[in-house]
Amino acid sequence: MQSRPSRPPIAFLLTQVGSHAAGKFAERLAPLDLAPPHAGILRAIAVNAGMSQQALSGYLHILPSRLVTLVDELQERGLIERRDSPEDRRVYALHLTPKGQTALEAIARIGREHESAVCAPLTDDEREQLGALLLKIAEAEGLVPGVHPGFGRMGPPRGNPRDHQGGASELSRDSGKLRRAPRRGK
Amino acid sequence: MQSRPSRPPIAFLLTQVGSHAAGKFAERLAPLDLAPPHAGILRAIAVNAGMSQQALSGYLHILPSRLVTLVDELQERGLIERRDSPEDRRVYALHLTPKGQTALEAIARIGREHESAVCAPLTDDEREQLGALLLKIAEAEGLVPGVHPGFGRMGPPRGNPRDHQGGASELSRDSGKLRRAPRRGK
DNA sequence: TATTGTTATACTCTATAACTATA
DNA sequence: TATAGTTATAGAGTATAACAATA
Repeated sequence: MQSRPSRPPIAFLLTQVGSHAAGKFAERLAPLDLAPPHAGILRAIAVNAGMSQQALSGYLHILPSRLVTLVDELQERGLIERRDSPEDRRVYALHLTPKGQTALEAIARIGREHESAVCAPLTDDEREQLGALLLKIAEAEGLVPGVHPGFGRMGPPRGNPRDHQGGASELSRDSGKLRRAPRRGK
Repeated sequence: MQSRPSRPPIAFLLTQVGSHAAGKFAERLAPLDLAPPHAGILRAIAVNAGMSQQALSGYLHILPSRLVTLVDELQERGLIERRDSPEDRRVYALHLTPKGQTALEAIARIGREHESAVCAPLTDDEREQLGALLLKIAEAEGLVPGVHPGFGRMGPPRGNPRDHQGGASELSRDSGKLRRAPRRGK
């Protein structure tokens, strides 16, 4: 009796498709041995070289305590550097290394592939429409263009925790001289 | 120099807006003292009364071990019942209680409010367009209409864990006779 | 005293294995 | 032997407090 076929609510479709897209992006990023938060950090540092961990924490909405681990991991891979800040000896100035630049380019390529895959079922006109509509909602909700709320959420498939045995490029703490002073806690 | 204003990639907007919508839904659900997975379970049981926990687990993509806790919580609140299955004494037949029916209606109301809020910046025509475009992507990705991938993700604001002290309606295990046999582990 | 980076701690969700009762 | 529900356990993310060095 209803001429238009019933469709799930838009809010539900947004949650479902958005969650799926996030998961797929994490999958596509996994071959680089990076998770979405890593990619977000690299990008933020590239745009704003020398920013502090505090600034990064506020910008990406990642807690400082979690950022320490993520920055450690990126530094262990040689993708970023913690440089001493000349003005304030408390803060680190975060910078991309050349290797980090290369990684960022790989991430950008994966981002384009991801975009193509997600938009595959749409025509060019439809992509234009969808982009405009999503942007309208994002702006109404006060979302900042380059940041999502809750970066670490929507877990990436970092492989099964149980599979970590002879792993080749696994992350291990305490590999080399990271950070300035040991600052050994009590 | 570019006539069209540049816009973030659609895949990114989807992730951002979808994550935000999920978080808002969890917020709107919080006054009922329910999280999104609880709502999904109630709805699934309403549609398919008497289904087993295994079936529910497969349908909602929640691990059986996690389902035990969620079903416990709903049963403690008197929203659902575990009835003995006459055919197979291993399985529980899950049913809504009258109180569960009432809760489901409250959830539906909240769902409508949520839909209105998310779609607020759009005209009726735009809502129609957006719904059709999202459905197109969802179908292309093989997403099942009523289920999202990763139900428990995108954390709800269940209140700060630290605030659990004199809480009124907090969940406590072992309150009443749940389940069939004690099945005391070794 | 306040701030930056850090460690410690607790809770939640995810994921797997193992176990009991039943088929 | 296989299956339903459950428990135990490990890992990762979220969140807060507290700490040392520095401002």
